[in-house]
Amino acid sequence: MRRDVFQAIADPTRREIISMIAHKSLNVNSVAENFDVSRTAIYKHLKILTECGLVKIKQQGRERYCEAKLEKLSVVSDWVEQYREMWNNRLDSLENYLMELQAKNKDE
Amino acid sequence: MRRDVFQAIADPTRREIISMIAHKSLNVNSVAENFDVSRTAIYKHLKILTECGLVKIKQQGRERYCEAKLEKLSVVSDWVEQYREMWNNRLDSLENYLMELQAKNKDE
DNA sequence: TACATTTGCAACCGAAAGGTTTCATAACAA
DNA sequence: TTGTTATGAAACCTTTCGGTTGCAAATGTA
Repeated sequence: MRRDVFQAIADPTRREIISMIAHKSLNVNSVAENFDVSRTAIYKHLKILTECGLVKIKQQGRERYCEAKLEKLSVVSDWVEQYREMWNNRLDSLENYLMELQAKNKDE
Repeated sequence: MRRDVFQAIADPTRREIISMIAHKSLNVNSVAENFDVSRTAIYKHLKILTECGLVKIKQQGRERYCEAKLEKLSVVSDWVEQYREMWNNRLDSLENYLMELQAKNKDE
């Protein structure tokens, strides 16, 4: 079982769950009510999110509140950002090239 | 077939392929040589990466060079960064809380 | 106590993922 | 022309994924 953050956010339903509980914790049923799949399906998604640390569950009576641990997304952020400079540089040099081309055309 | 960038980078082999060709384009066989799965398996990964735009293929004779289109990662970056403020704020308020606690202890 | 609510989890299912072997084809080299 | 190299792709297999129904257990309420 691969249970890392990259795999967890690959599923659109799980990304929606995260956005749903990002601002305000919700119990399992409340999360499930917002989708048209079964509660069990959502429960499984929550389990995957919990296993990689993106969600923490806090028991309150018979309810369990799901809280997003957004800082876990830094793993993804770090991985993507290592490439940002590269793609910016490439876009920059493309822009420069186009600017030079434009300048050249003006001279003619 | 879901073929978005999130799903594409969920697989560790595909992330490795990206890092491998980020600086320098490589042909299919050269990419495959760096892994201990079959060339066909790597070819399939490359197909998935191509289908979501993360890789562009350029034919040169009988070889096909794989080039990383890193700017496609901005979709992921945007999605993650929308939450950065939230998780920073929470860490900040935790830090403040701990600082206050420390200040209080000094007084005693 | 009796009943409703909230949840966990087992058992099952079809489709997709990730891998393999095998073969075909196109480009280059001798 | 003959052989080698680089690649695409079909056919197949096993495991994982995302979903279902059904049931048990714990908590709260009338």
